[in-house]
Amino acid sequence: MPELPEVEIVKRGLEGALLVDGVGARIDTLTFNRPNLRVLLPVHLPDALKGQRFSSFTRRGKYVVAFVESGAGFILHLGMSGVVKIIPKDERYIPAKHDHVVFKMDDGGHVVFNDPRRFGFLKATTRDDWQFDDSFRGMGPEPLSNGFNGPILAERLKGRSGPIKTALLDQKIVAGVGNIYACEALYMAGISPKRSAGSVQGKRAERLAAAIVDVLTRAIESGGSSLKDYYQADGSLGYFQHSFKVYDREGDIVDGKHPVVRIVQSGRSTFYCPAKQR
DNA sequence: CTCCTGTCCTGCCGGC
DNA sequence: TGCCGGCAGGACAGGA
Repeated sequence: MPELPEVEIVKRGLEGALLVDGVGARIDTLTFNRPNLRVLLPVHLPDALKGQRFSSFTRRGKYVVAFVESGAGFILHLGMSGVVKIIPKDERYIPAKHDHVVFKMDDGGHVVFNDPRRFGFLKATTRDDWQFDDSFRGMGPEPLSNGFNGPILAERLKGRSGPIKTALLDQKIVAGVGNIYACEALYMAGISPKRSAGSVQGKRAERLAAAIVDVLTRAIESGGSSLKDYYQADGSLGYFQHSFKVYDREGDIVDGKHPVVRIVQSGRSTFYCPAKQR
């Protein structure tokens, strides 16, 4: 379930592997092993990237954006089950099931996008145009940027009658928060997921904004204190050990005596502690 | 505009 | 043991 922290780790892992001392690794070939993921794969992209060096990587919400020297690039969303695998030049690449997108690098290394459920997608873009892509239109503030705080969050929540949990999943409110960190942040802030979004104002909004920042920051930190920690044994990036307070802990006792409860909101599981969240 | 529901997809897990 | 139903979830479309 890649949310902002996992995607940030993927982006950092790609930087570490493909931008060594500021020099980008060169792409030999890009291969699509099927015509589509969630949307059609961009047929012209392999030609546009062939022979190019990677020049930079960035992240916006749950998206990774990559560019090569010519200015061509792509937007990648990991969907629900997407994984980026880095296979170093001295290791043999053994194709695996669901390896849909494969970069063969000039030095013999490989970068692979593997996504069993194919909820992810990859779109072509350019350095000049990427910010105007439909995927980013209306997207809310980056929670880990300086501009994010309680008043900004409160302003975005104002007038919304639906539950705060559902609002947090809306990328127009704040970018990069998904089901797990929405539950965790609400627990940390002591706010019930059922509370109407519009009623999260003032001090509550301050607490929630701070909790979002805290939960996301700590998740990124737990993703790896050094670059090698970013990788799983198979070279995959972005999934690491988490310890959640409430997510997927139905029935567990928190704070010595209060159980975690699971409810469904907008078709999604919500985990929270009614005794601690109002 | 907001809100709500259904859709996409595969792997996994519980029940019988 | 094996099969089947349900669930997981991010984004988006479409209807109220």
